[in-house]
Amino acid sequence: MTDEKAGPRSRRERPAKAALTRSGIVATAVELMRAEGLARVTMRRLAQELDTGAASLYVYVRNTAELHAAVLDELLGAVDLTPVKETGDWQARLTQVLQSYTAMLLDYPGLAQSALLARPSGKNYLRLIESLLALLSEGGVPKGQAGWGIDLLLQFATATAVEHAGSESAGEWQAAVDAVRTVSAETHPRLAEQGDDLFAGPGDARLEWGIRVLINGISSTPREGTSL
Amino acid sequence: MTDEKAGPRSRRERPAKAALTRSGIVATAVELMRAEGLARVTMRRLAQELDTGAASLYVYVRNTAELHAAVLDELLGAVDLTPVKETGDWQARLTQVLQSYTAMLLDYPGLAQSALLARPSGKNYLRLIESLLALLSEGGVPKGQAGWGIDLLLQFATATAVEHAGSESAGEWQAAVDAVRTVSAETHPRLAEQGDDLFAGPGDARLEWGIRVLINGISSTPREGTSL
DNA sequence: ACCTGAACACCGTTCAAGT
DNA sequence: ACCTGAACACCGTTCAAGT
Repeated sequence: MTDEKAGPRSRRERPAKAALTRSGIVATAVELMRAEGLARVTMRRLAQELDTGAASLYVYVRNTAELHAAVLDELLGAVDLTPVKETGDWQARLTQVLQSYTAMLLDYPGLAQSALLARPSGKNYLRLIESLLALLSEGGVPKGQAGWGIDLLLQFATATAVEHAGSESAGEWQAAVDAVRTVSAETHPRLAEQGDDLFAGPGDARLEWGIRVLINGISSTPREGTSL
Repeated sequence: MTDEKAGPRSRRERPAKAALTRSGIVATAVELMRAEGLARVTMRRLAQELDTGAASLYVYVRNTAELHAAVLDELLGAVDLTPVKETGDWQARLTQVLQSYTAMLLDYPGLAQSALLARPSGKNYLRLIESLLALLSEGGVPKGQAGWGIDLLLQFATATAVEHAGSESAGEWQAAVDAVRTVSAETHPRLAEQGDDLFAGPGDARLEWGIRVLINGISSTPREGTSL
């Protein structure tokens, strides 16, 4: 585009085939995921996008799992942390951050799975952890409980996204509902009684209730006396 | 082996190649998983074990996901539900059941992933749900909270197993620990302060604390007023 | 109805060889 | 040092054809 000043002889228009770099690879992977979903972000497909062979990527990325982890951290940059610096009920602000985190994962089915497997350690992940710790600290939650508690909160949000992601499940979900509905009141009295309510409710109400359950539990459950 | 009485002409010794049935397929899949791990339970590998072609399996099983779900329900039969009928602290008994569930999943890395995706609906899954509902009911937990609560409890146990399963992570986990340890106290004061404790503690102490957090939260968090 | 071979459209990862 | 083609060892799923 800025070609006029380019210099003598103009060096070959083409796709330019920018030199490979780790960050270039990751950026292309993010693009590809936005366009076609994480399932398509394979070493081979990505290499094709970068106009090279799959083998070349292994210079910059250990394997597919590491690639997906890098993509995840990139996306984590989009989580809205502004509630952290605001004033007002800390529980409500914590809930907002977690909802933003969950919404991001729900936009990219499949990525949530990586998040559960990956023990991420990128810079955006660290920012998120720091923010959650700050909020729990503001709420007066003892440090030990806060430290283990953020793991619970993130795990819950992530697992919720994984479940929804797996939902090509119009069918599979119906099967589960039907199975519960068909159950005999003799053998499964409580299941028969509660039935539908087990699955009822919009996802966001369940997410919000779950977050409240965790905040309450984390705040009120000491870590000592861990021996049942 | 009981060949003497077998009948006239003895019908071809060989592997016998028992006719395909859904339950035979699932049983073989379970065997194969125990021997080689879930990753090896593929349509092609399983077909090979059954001395047929992969295409033949599609008469009995919709796809790989359904196959894995069937294997999961089979394994769910091994969860120890005896604490349900005993007497004594309901919370302790609930914890025992969940620990048994988690231990089973930890034995078979990869299966936990299916559990999170699968919305299972097999008979052993229904028994488990019924048992958990019974215990929460015994504890006087309101029905609405109990119904949504079991989802939280199972999701937590399952997600914990998924995380540990992903742990070929001697390396990946170290990377995460190091990342937190290297963090600047300027930009991430709480992370720098808490540091190691985030990752500390044996898995079972964390599991047990998590279960307690959830039980406490579920018991004390009403479902109405779900609007933050 | 059930079973099959063959095909289609893919994978991750390694490695010897080149530049 | 970086990059590549080719190879190895696999996948899930469909479908026409057979029994």
